[in-house]
Amino acid sequence: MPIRVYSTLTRQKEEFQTVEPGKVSMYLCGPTVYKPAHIGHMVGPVIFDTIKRYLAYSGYQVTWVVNITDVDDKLIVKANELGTTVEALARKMTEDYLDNLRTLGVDGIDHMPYATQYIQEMQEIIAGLIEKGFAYPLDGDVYFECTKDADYGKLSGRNLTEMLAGTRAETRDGKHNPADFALWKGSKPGEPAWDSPWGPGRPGWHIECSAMARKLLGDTIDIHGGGLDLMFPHHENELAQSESCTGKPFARYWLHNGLLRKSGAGGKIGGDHSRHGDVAASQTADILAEKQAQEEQKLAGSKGAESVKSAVFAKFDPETVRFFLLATHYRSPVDFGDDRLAETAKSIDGFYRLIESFGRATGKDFYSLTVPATRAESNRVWAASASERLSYENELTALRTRFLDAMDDDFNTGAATAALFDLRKTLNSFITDQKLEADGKSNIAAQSALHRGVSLFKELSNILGVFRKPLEKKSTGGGDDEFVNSLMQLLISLRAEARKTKQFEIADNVRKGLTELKVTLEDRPEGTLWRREA
RNA sequence: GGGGCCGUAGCCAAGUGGCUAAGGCAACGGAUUGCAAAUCCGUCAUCGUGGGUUCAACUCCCACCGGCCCCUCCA
Repeated sequence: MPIRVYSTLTRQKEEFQTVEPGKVSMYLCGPTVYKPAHIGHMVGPVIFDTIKRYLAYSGYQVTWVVNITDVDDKLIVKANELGTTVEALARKMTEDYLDNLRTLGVDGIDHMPYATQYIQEMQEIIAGLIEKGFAYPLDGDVYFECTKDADYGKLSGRNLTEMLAGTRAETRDGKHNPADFALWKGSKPGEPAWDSPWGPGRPGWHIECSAMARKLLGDTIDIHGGGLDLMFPHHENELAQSESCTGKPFARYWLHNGLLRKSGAGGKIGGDHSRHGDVAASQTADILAEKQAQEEQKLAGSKGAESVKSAVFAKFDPETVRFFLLATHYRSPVDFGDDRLAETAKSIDGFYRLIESFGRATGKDFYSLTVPATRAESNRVWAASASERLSYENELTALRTRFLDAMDDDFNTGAATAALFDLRKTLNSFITDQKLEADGKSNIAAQSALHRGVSLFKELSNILGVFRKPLEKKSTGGGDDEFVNSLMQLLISLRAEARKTKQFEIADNVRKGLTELKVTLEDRPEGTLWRREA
């Protein structure tokens, strides 16, 4: 099955075909680094990281660029406010951003260009646009003239004239058209500035992406990604500039991820929605208050949401967060909140149980298993198994196909995770049926069959970038220091004796006491296991 | 006012013009257990409402109701 992707440009799924066979160029709009990253900033990176993993798994050589915008009005304002320089602020916030990416396992980014290092390239594009008549200088600024671009608005489905009719966009004196946007902004004294043919200034918001994408990936890139909120005006303008400049398609596929919403806390916003047109003057205040509330509900509001570290990672393991983000379709909006993450944490708990169980059954460490890194390699492994007629093997094969089919279909990670849950069930059943944790331990054939199945689980998990390491906040027997471990063994053996002599009250009191300390005991035929809950 | 998205069980959520509508959480029943835990099995949806197209729609079209996003800095 070929890979199919949904492109915003055509509003439908298309068969994925790259400019250059076997290679993929991918550009994701990164952050403007003027404040600490919030969880919403992580959605795109996690999703596109997963997309890159899957494309690489599928045999493509992928080059992924995420830019850092380190010059911008917001940056200037914030730096002044904090009494620091734009440069220092940008550096600090970039570190914060990178730190969060690392935590979430986003490690597939190949280039992270800084806007300020591509001023030259931006100026070349601007000069080219002026020359071709798509742009005009105006008192130290340069504007892109939207009406000169015949298909302006094609990405976001807007019609220029209708757009202008509805909006009350402020028109700067001299702009040919209210929709014209700045390619270059003349600077006031004290602001960061670069020399240019149009006077000292700084780049407009959109031009950086056009310049960096072109420089690093070429005139036509395969995948351009970003949050849905960037579709207009940012991507629309980027596209207009780039295509007007090069005369070639800017991106083959435009992928937009849905935005996060804050769930829980704020509650729902008013039930009664009056139309804006027929609001009495007295109600205006209410409307404004409601607007304000809506702003706060949005994670990206100008208020500045809590940083990821304090808001999320303090409470939840990054693996949980990543799994949560991938459990729904990347194009859907998602309610983000503690309740939801807690549910995810619970739902993936069983995977860690399985991993531990595998360790006990085979004596092998899941995290250091070597598994196929590409689909081709994996195909060879699973083609060979066709001769073995175990129903277990057939189940594995079917689940593998289900997972890969889901990913082929516009990176449907939600459906893919469902296959993972079923795979978990299959593996657990196999362990139980073959008594691999009890007297079936010596069954070498069954052990290797389990090894095979668990390897598949790891292979598929790797594609999503989950279950790459044990949960940090949990430890199972052996995970703590020697002292704790010894104490636990002592308690367990004392309790075992009580149980042997049917002194269940004592045994249960021990367990109850441990439960209060967030330690859970599992009495199994082979012995008692313990683990700490988060 | 203009552009776009969504509405699937108590909750989250995938998906399809026609076989039994994934998966997770919760709940309930069962196997297992001294009791638990873990694991497994089972139960739990006429797919917002009303029309239309079709042999056939939850899936396509229209209307309505409800929710959301963009049009202003936003991942």
